[in-house]
Amino acid sequence: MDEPTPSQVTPPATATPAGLSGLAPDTQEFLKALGSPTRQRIMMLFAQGAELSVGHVAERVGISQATASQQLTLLRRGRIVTSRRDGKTVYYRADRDGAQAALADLQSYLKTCC
Amino acid sequence: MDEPTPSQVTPPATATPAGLSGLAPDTQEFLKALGSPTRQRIMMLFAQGAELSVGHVAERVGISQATASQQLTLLRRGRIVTSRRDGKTVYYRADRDGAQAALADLQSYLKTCC
DNA sequence: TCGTCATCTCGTTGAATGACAATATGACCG
DNA sequence: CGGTCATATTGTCATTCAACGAGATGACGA
Repeated sequence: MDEPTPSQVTPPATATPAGLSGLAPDTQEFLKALGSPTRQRIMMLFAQGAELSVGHVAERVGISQATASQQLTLLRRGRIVTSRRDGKTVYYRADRDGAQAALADLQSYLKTCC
Repeated sequence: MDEPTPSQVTPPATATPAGLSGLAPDTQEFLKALGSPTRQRIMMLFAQGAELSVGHVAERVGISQATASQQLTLLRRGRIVTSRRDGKTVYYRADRDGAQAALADLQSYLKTCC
C-alpha cells in the first residue's frame, strides 16, 4: 500500500495562508524554481500564453528531454506552470494564478520582515 | 592594481531595468537568497526595522558566526539587507527599497512570461 | 605597540542540484 | 498483442551549497 508517486498530478495544494510566520511552502518552491537561470529561460518560452510540449521545450532551450522533464516538474511544484495531457504528449503552460499567489505571499512576507 | 574584494561594500549596483528580456541579475540573487530556509529565518529577525550584529544573528538562528557572515553576505548581494559598521561591529538591517525593487522586477517578469 | 573583540576569509566535508544516457511507463495504432 | 512515440524515472557524474573550525583582517583601548 504505497503511493505510486503521482508524477504529473499537482501536489496536495498548500495554499498561501502564510505571511506572519514565514513563507508558504509553495512560495519557497516558487523562489527556488525561479532562482535557476535554466528555468528562467524555460519560463520565457511561455510568454503570451504559449503552450509547449516537453520535447519542444528541450529543443528550444538546448537541454536533453530528460532534463527538460525534470525542470518542468520543479516549475510545476512551484506552481508557475500547469500541465495538460493530450494523447501521448504533455503540454505545459504558465500558471498565472499560481504565480500571482506566490507573488502575493512574497509581498506579504516582505511587508512583515522588511 | 587588483581589487581588494570590498567585502561589505555593496556591489556595483545593477539596478532593475530588466523585464522584457529576462530577470535582472540582482533579482536573481534575490530569488536565490530567499529560496533558502535558513536565510528566510534570518530575515524574520529583521522585522520592524530591527538592526542586528552578525554575532547576534548567529546566536538567534543557531548557526556559527562564520556561517551567519556568509549568509548575510548573500542576502546583501540580493539587496534584501544593508550593512552599517559602527566601530568593530557590523549591523545589518532589512533593505526595504532593494526588496521592493526586486519585487517590482519580478512582477514585471511574470507579466511577460505568464 | 599589544592585546582583544567582532567580523571576514579560507579550506574542508557532506548534502543537494543540474545535466546526461539509458531505461521504464503509458498511450495510441496496426 | 506488438511496435512506436512522447514522457517520466533511474543511475551516475560534476558542480554547487550549507555549515563548520581555524586563522586572517581591522578597529579600538591600555
